[in-house]
Amino acid sequence: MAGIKDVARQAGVSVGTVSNVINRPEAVLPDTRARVLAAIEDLGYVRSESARQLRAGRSRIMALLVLDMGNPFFVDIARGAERAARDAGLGVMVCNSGQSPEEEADYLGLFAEQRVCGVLITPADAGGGNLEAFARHRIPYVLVDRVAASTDSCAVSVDDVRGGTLAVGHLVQAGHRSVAYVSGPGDLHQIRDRREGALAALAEAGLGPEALVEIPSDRLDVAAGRDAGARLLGLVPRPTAVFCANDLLALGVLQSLYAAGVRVPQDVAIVGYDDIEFAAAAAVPLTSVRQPAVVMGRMAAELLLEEADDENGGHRHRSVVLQPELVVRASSAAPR
Amino acid sequence: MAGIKDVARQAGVSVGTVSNVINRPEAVLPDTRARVLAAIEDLGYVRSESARQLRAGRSRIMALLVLDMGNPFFVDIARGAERAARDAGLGVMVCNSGQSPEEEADYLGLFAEQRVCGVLITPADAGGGNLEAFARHRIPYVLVDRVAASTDSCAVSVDDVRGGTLAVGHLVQAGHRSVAYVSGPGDLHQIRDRREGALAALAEAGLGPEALVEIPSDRLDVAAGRDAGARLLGLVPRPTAVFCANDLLALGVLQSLYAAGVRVPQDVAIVGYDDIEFAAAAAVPLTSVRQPAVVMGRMAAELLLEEADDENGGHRHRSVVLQPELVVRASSAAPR
DNA sequence: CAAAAGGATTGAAACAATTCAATCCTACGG
DNA sequence: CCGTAGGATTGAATTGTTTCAATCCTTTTG
Repeated sequence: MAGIKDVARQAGVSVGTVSNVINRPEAVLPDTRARVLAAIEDLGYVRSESARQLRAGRSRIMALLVLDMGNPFFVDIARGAERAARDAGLGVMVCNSGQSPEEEADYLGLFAEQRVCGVLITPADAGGGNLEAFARHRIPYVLVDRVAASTDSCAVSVDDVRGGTLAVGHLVQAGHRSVAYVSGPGDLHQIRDRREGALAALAEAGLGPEALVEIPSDRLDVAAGRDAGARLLGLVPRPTAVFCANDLLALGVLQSLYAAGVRVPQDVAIVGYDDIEFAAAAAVPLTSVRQPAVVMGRMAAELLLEEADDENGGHRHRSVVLQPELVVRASSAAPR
Repeated sequence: MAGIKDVARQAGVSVGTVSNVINRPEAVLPDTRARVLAAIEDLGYVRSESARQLRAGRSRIMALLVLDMGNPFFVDIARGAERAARDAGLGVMVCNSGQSPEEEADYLGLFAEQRVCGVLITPADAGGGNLEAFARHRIPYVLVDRVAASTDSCAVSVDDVRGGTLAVGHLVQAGHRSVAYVSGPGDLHQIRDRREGALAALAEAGLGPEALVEIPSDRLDVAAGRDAGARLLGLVPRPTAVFCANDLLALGVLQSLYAAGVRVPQDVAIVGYDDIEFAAAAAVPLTSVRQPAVVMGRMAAELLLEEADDENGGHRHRSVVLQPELVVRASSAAPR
């Protein structure tokens, strides 16, 4: 494969001039430039990114490590990040930890070897040990969908307490007095915050914590939702509304209620979380708490770029908290 | 950041020995090795992938360029490819062309600069010009979900004609005599093949092409499906079954039928295509033609690795055609 | 005891770019 | 006609690794 030297020889100039044609075309006389460009075209020359990287000390790629690419919520985050990176002329390497701290550690190691210019991460490791170890490499990182535990990094998150309040407040206002909460892994901040918000909304209406019936679940996918739906059907008395910790769970619940002949929203109202495309696309369109996922991905990438481009230590870490928004659709309505 | 030279100095050995400790530990005396490892740990040394790449001539990353990361079908392909790559110690860079030939060209340029070890691609460029230009770089590539147009590359695809036959054959067998076909962009092979298969199934049952009522659509997402559903409702006489070119369309159709009070499957049966997770998760679980997406991703990656690892020109391009499978669920049943 | 064998280690070349001080030209002013 | 300003061009140094022929050292063999 042709290198810059071959181009230089063919065009009858030095390698420095070829480099200038590529990186600072205006600094080269037009006819020299033309000669070099012709040689490049002729030889099918493509500059080697690894050689540039080696010299520059870091790559022009940003890494994004998410919990579950099967969840459209994370796909949206990736979309936002990719757009911001693209605007800055960078590529994004999207990886999937599948909520496994070991996979996460593997990937972080890979990123360090690649001398990635920065990492966007939704941590899978509750203890934070992986990130602590990673910080040694002095590669900037930004937490996504998580509040910063320390002041070592920027973070972009969504106010989950408020989200829980919006969801359950809406149900209470519609007249529901007993709400089921289909939760998820207890060590996730999100799950706890949403519960807290839900309880706050109940308290606001003069209802105690007993009005929130928790249906625990250890995963956050549709199958777990189906399972939770079955358990909901067995409850006596049965709550008239369900708040699900995410839309995948809500879709599962909806499916098992429908299969059992329980009407939504007449018999049971459902509110989900995330507002993924498939929530609006369900047979009974789901009311959901919309998270600005694309915006979150974009802002995280922008914060990362700011930190990465910072030469003179002027960067101050910031935590951005975005606001969720309730999107009311057919799945929620007043109880019988 | 510490380099191999710093480690060598600290451990009192040469750089070659450090390299050996990392790449061929058994070729170094245990106590030398221990000394070097201690120095590595001490300095927090991480080898530079770009320097290795520069020497090796190509990177340890494989690129995957898909049409739409919003479609879980492609997410499954990515999963399969990632697994195979991981087994071979490689990373995968997943990118999204969004069906735009320009974005595709941009990404292919990026891949060439990165000296990626190979590319898995679902082409967005019907003419094939992008790939033709890319072939110059002598980087191997494998077509995914597409039959090879020439003998220049390997390909993995699914027999779409058979898939169409399975879907419509099932409907005909259940007694349907008029089937709507919600299609997609006419320049996609998949769409045409599935139609052909559908017609074959009708012919098999002694029905002419007029038994297949086409409802065209220019996109393949849920919104387009909703739209198609509305058009279906206006047809007189209304077909008793719908075959959709993919599951996103089917979900959209299901939603608009449900909203109009048309019962599925009693009034109208629906069969989708791809068998994404959300098809099984719909309120009325969708009958669908399952594509072995994960397997396809894995096989494509394996073919690519075989070609990339081939030193002595022993590689012969192959086209693998996988078989789809009908998954019958609640959404399809006999007509009234 | 000398020579050969063979394992461990070394050190320099190569990879392909970028950068920058030095050099080369040209044109202009004195 | 000489000196110089300043833009264009050059070429060597640099980046961090891998590789491999050469060297060093120890052990075995004749």
